Amino acid sequence: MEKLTMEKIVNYCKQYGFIFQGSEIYGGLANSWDYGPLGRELKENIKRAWWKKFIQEERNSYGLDAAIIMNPEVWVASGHVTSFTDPLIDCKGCKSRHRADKLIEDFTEGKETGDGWDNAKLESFIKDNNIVCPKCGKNDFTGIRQFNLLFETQMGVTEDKSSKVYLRGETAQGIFVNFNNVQRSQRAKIPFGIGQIGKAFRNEITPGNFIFRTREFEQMEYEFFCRPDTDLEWHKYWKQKCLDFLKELGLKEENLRYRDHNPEELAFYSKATTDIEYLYPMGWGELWGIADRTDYDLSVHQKSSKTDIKYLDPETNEKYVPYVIEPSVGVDRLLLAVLCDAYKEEQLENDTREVLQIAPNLAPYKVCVLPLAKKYHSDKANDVYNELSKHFMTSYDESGSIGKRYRRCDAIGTPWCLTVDNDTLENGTVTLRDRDTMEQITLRLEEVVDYIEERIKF
RNA sequence: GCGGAUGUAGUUUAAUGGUAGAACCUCAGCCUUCCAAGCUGACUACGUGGGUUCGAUUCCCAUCAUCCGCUCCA
Repeated sequence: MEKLTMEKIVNYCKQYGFIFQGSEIYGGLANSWDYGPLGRELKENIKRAWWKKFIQEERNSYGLDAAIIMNPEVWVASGHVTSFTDPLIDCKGCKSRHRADKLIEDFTEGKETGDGWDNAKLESFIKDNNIVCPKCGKNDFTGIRQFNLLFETQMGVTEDKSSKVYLRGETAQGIFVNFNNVQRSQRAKIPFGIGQIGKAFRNEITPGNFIFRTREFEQMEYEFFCRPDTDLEWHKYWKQKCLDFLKELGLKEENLRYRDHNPEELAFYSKATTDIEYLYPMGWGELWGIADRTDYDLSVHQKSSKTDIKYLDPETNEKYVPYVIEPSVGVDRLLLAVLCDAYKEEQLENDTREVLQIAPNLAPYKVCVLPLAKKYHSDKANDVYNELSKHFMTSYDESGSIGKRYRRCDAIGTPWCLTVDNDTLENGTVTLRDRDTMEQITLRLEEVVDYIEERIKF
C-alpha cells in the first residue's frame, strides 16, 4: 500500500460520512469539524469502550458529568487564566514569533523571568537590554499581543465585566471541584478514581492536522486519587492500563510508544508525565498523557475556595490531600488513530479498494442486511432488518450487485454481511459473511443475534 | 499570527477572456441468485465578495478555507 496520508483519511471520512468540514456551505470555519452518521457511531463506540474499561470495570471508579461553564475562580485557581495567556511578540526581521517572557528569561539566564510584568514592562526591558531575535539576531520586534487560550464568553444578557465566564479548557477541573461531593456521596475510599467525558475548548494558536488539534475537542479524563507516597507506582499502573486499552481497541503495537517528558518540559503542576504516542500520517503525536499531578490541583482549590479538601484515612486516621494520577486522552485524537490504523488500501488484480479493518465493537454498523435479489428477497430482508436493529446498529443495502454491496460494507468496516436468499424464505437460514475471514456461515435467523453479540464486547 | 502553495461535481481531474468535458461514486430502470458485471438514463462543480472588461471560472485585489513550514501547545 502507498503511504497513508492525512489527505486520504480526510477524503475517506468525507466520502463515507465520518467527518465533514464544519459549516461547510458557508465556506467552513477554521479548524472545525462535524461528525457525520458513521463518525458519531464510531466516536460513541470509542467512548463506550473507554467508559467500560475505566469506570464500569474499575472497582473504585465513579463517573461524572460536570458543567462546561464553571465559576471563573476555578480557572484562576487552576492557573489556566495566567498560564494560558502568553505574551507573544513577532520579529519584524525574520517574521518568527517568540514569547516575550521567554526571551527575557533566556537573556538573563533565568535571573529575570518576566513573571507578573505587564506588557509595557516586558517590551521596554527587551528594548533597553537590546535583546535580539534568537533566529536572525535583530532587535526589531512588534508589540506584545496576548493570546488567551481560554475561550471567553459572558453569562447573562448584559455584557458587564462581572459576568465574564470561560468555556472549560479541560474537563479535569470539574472533577477536582467535585472531589468532596463524589467522595462523600459514594463513600469512596482512597485510592479511587473519577472519570468524565466531555468537550473542552482552547484557543490554540496553531490548530491543524485534521481533528488532531482543534479548538473544540472532547476529552476522556480520569483522575485517580491516591495516598501521596504511592503516586509513582500508580503512575506505572495506569501507564500499562492505558496501553493495554489501546491494544484492545485494535491499534497496532508498532504504531504506539511511550515517551517520558524531560524534567524541563514538565508542566508546572506535574511531577512526572508519560505520553503514549501514536504514529499518525504526519508523524508521532501525543495520544494519551499520563501525568502525576501531585496534590497541586486539590491544594490550590482548597486554598482558593477556602474549603477543606482532605481525605481522612479511616485506618490510620491520617488526614491528607490526595495525590492525583491523570491519564487523559482526547476522543478525537483517539478516533483519528483508530481510523488511521484500520484504513487499508487493498491491492486487487487491477484495482484497489478501501477497507476499514476496525475492531467489530468499534464498527459503526455491526451488520448489514442484503437481499440477494431485490425483487424476491426485499420483503423478508426488511423483516430481518427490523429485528436486528433492535439489538445493534444495522444497515441495509439492496442497490447494485451483491459484490458491490459487500465492498461498500468492507469500506466502512461493517464486520458482518447478512444475505437473505431463497433458503431464508424456505427454511429461515441466512448467510453471514465475515469481513476479516471472508468465511460464509449459514445460520438460522434466530441464532444471528447471539452470534454477533458474542463477538462484540459491549 | 507570519511565510509559501492551493481552491472546477461527493472524489480524481480536463479545457477556456464568450459561463465547462470526463472517469469513478450516487440514484432510477432493465438485467443479474453470493464478492467492483453490463446496458439505458438522471443528478451534481468553477470557495466567497469586489475590480478590470462589452463579457471572467480564466486577469487583478480582498476574504474564507485547506495543505506545508515557523511560532505555539495542559
